[in-house]
Amino acid sequence: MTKLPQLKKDFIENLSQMSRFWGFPKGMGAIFAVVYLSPAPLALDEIVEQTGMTKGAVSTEVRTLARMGLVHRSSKLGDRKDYYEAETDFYTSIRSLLKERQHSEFDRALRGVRETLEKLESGSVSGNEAEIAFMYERVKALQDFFNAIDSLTNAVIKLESLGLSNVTKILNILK
Amino acid sequence: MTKLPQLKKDFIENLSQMSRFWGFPKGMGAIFAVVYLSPAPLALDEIVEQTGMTKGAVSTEVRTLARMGLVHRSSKLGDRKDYYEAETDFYTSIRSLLKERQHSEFDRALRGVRETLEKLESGSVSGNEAEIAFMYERVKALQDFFNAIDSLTNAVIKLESLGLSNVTKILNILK
DNA sequence: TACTACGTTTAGTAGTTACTAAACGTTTTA
DNA sequence: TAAAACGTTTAGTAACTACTAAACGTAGTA
Repeated sequence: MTKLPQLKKDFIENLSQMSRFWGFPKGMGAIFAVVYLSPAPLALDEIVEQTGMTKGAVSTEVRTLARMGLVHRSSKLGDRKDYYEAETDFYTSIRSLLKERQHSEFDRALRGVRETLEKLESGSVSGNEAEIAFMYERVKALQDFFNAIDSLTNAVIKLESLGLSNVTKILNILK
Repeated sequence: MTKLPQLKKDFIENLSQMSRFWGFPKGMGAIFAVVYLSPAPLALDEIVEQTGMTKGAVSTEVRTLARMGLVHRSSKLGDRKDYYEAETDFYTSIRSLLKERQHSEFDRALRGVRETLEKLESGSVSGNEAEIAFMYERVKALQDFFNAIDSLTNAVIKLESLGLSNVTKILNILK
């Protein structure tokens, strides 16, 4: 006979590990887990209590969670506290995460690759002809790949109304 | 008029940043870039020379690249050196990466969630009825989401022959 | 006014990670 | 046999990251 509080702790631990796996701080996973398991919106101090983290840490982590669209901040009238509740439509979260990616370091690097390609095909590069041709070929292939990925993610972003389960069904048909 | 060697350096720098963005060491990106831009298979020392890293670092990083299927190790008869060349079919690489994921810490955590759910629905948890019901609902929703993701990745893995560009076309039709 | 209840910011810290330098083991060559 | 040419492993390091503790700012309350 497992006790409910223990089960919650296990679950929080699980999401912490997942968080770390995705490259996020494990504290983020813990915070999300706590908020996600709460029926009512939680105040900062309640999160502090349930995670065992300090106010400062929760304050900063919860903000990035909000920026990612995984939790939402709200407030009650005549109550100075901030309250947080979890986004339950994960598909919505995914979309906001993908959108955020657009403005990241990744796309900066991607633009760099594009510029490299442009220089190569504009003939403004000095060096052995064959070497230039080869590099062009390779960089072009890489960019085609990135563009494909980009189309995919953009398609997912635009699917708005379509649930993930539907996408799954479609892909199952493809097999 | 840009010089070819400079352009290569820029490209290497770009892939390094991307590598870091995906949570891999930037050295990994640099190594892949060097190998990818080489028309002929490269020996370890040549990679060392072009990346500026030490032998030890390249030795270990290149091995994980090989494990991920992004580079391939080969050797010439009567030559003691190992040679490395880049995988150019990125779709193949993606599949091997997704396969590797299966055995990771992530799936361990996922199993944990599954167990939590099983305990909740088997009635072997002591505590407030309503709270248990609520937690079950939430954990169930999360797992449904994970299962959807899983189906998607498995679908991608099984697509074997189908190129990424084709998948893109299909998703474009969906819009 | 001082006091309390908040959330934020800052300074410092423990732990981690990606690397370097160098020793090492093994196989080929002289 | 010694020496050279490889790739690997290990010990140590510099930089980074996720955190804690505590000071801080601000707005409401007595």
